[in-house]
Amino acid sequence: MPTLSEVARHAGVTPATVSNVLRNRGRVGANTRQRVLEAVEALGYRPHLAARALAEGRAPTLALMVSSIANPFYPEFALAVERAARTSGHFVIICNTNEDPLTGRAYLDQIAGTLSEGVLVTNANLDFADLHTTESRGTPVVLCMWERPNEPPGLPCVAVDFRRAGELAGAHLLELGHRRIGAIVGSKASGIHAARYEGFVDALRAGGAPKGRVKHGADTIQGGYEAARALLETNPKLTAIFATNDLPALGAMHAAADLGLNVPADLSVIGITDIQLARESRPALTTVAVPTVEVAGLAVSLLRELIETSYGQAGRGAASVPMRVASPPELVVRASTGVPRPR
Amino acid sequence: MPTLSEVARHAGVTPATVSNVLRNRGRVGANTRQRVLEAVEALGYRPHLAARALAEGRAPTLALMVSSIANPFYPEFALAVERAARTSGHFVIICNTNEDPLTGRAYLDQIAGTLSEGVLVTNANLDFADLHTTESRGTPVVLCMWERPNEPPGLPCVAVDFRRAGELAGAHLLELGHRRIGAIVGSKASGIHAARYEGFVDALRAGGAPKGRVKHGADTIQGGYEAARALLETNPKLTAIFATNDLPALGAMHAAADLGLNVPADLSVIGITDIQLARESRPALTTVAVPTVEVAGLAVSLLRELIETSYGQAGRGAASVPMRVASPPELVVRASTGVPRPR
DNA sequence: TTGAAAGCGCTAACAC
DNA sequence: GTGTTAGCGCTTTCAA
Repeated sequence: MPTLSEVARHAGVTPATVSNVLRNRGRVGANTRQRVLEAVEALGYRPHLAARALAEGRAPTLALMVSSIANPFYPEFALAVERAARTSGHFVIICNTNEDPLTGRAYLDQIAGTLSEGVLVTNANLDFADLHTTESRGTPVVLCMWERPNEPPGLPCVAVDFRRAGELAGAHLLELGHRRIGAIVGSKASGIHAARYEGFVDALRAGGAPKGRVKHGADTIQGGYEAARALLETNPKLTAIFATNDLPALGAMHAAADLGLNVPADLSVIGITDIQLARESRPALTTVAVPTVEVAGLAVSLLRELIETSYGQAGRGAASVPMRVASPPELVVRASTGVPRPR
Repeated sequence: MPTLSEVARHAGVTPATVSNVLRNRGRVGANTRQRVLEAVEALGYRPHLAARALAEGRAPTLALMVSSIANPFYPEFALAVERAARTSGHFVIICNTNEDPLTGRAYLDQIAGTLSEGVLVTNANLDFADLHTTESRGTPVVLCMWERPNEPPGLPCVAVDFRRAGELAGAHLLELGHRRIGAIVGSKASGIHAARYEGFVDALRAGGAPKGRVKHGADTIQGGYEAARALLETNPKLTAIFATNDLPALGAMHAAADLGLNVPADLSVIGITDIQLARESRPALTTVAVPTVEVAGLAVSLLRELIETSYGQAGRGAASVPMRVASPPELVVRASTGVPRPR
């Protein structure tokens, strides 16, 4: 691969000049520029990103921490992140923590600040202390899906009002006439779906409906399947199930099918997020849509700002921790919810 | 962030020595090593990957080109690739070409050789000429899912006998007693599923069954849905549908549902690949499993070898292009196929 | 408008 | 065993 100096020699100028025309820095004569461009073309020169990174003291990539790219929400989000990142010339490195905080820390230790100049974090089950450490070492961190706009996490973030999402789901079910509603709370340990559930419970209370049964489970189709079976076997009179995420909601639909229940005639099911599969399931899943693409965009642009302002570096002191709030979630009615029919 | 020299100063040695203990190169005295390690610990030193890359003349990442990470097969594959890559200390950068060869080329131009020292290519709709170009510039390229082991692509690759996969699918349907079988060929343009279809047709011929109707479509659930509807509306007597990929097969099941057909009683459906969703659909999808994880492992290790031997660099001349063949596909019978019942 | 020179943080000969 | 010395390819003052 040809280097900058080779291009310079070829064009009869110095490396500095070539650099200048390539970055549009400094003033360069029109025909010098022309000659340089020709040399670049002739040699098929491409800048060495690692060298540039070193010289500039910055890196061309962003790290995206996810628990597992195999959870279909993340690819969708990652795609949106990548699109946004490309607009500032960043590549994105996807880091699968696999739900393991140690793996997460290992990633942070290795790439933050040396290969990536910023870190985007989804619900990757990371240790907050580790995130603060990387931040204090000068690499900005942005939390991408903070669930409580009213309770800032102490780290820059993009928040979505997930309480509201739960509320909308509950209200929708109530409005259809459901009174006996079961709930499936995904991602048990992390408590990360608590806000969604709270919103749901509030809606029920506001509607004067009984609180209903809850079952915790894994944030997967299988987890939702198991939770729903348990729920339905002990509470056969349930007419609806609310899940804190689409994946478990999809699992609940499978459970219904296996129990000979028709969705939505015998059982209504609603989720949160509106991942692509929600549209593609049979029946199509009613859900509360979260503005994924918007969140990705906000997160990337916030991160970019923090990078430009060397947030963290210059001991931010009392400066407040920035938070962006994405548009509120919206109910998307599809075919998995309907008026209850008594059983 | 502390640098190597700072660590050296702190430990009272020279940078070279620190480098030596960190890389386990050269001979270092036991207590010198000890002091260095302490200094590393005390300062929280972490090597600067970009600097190291520049000095070593190699990069710590591998690029994985995919058409779109939103197609659920790729996340699964990407995860396997990442796992394999981590064992050699590589990070992976996922490059979504979005089916656009130009985007693909832009990625290759930018990162191949400067940020990534090797490129893994799935069916990303890339221009082979571009791939050869990056190879000739010294960055090895490996095709990950070559479909015809008997017809090498002229680029290093991992091959899977997809003809065989189609054959197994066809044979399974025949064995169940189906005679009127429709076929859905995904990814129309690229012709990338041709081998699968050929195998399927061969199986039908061998079984003395009529060739059946074919419909081409997009390699998505929606594409399969549309193709299946078209197929079933014009050929209501079909008792089975073979799709060249799981996603369209899933779509075919949805079409059946919408047409009031029970799967598998009225219509059997079979796909190829065995993505996670195949296990998670209702009914669970019968499919021909491709050894995804094995392929990822083979691809990464082949790529690693090519990197070590500077394949391409040293004008390989007549040296043969390496190919690894993964284990043959295997039939996985689930609930979407059964004995036909006359309609 | 262009060139000379220093340096980003690290590695790798080679010498001591 | 450990230090010295040169770079890796690029950017960026600062002079000319």
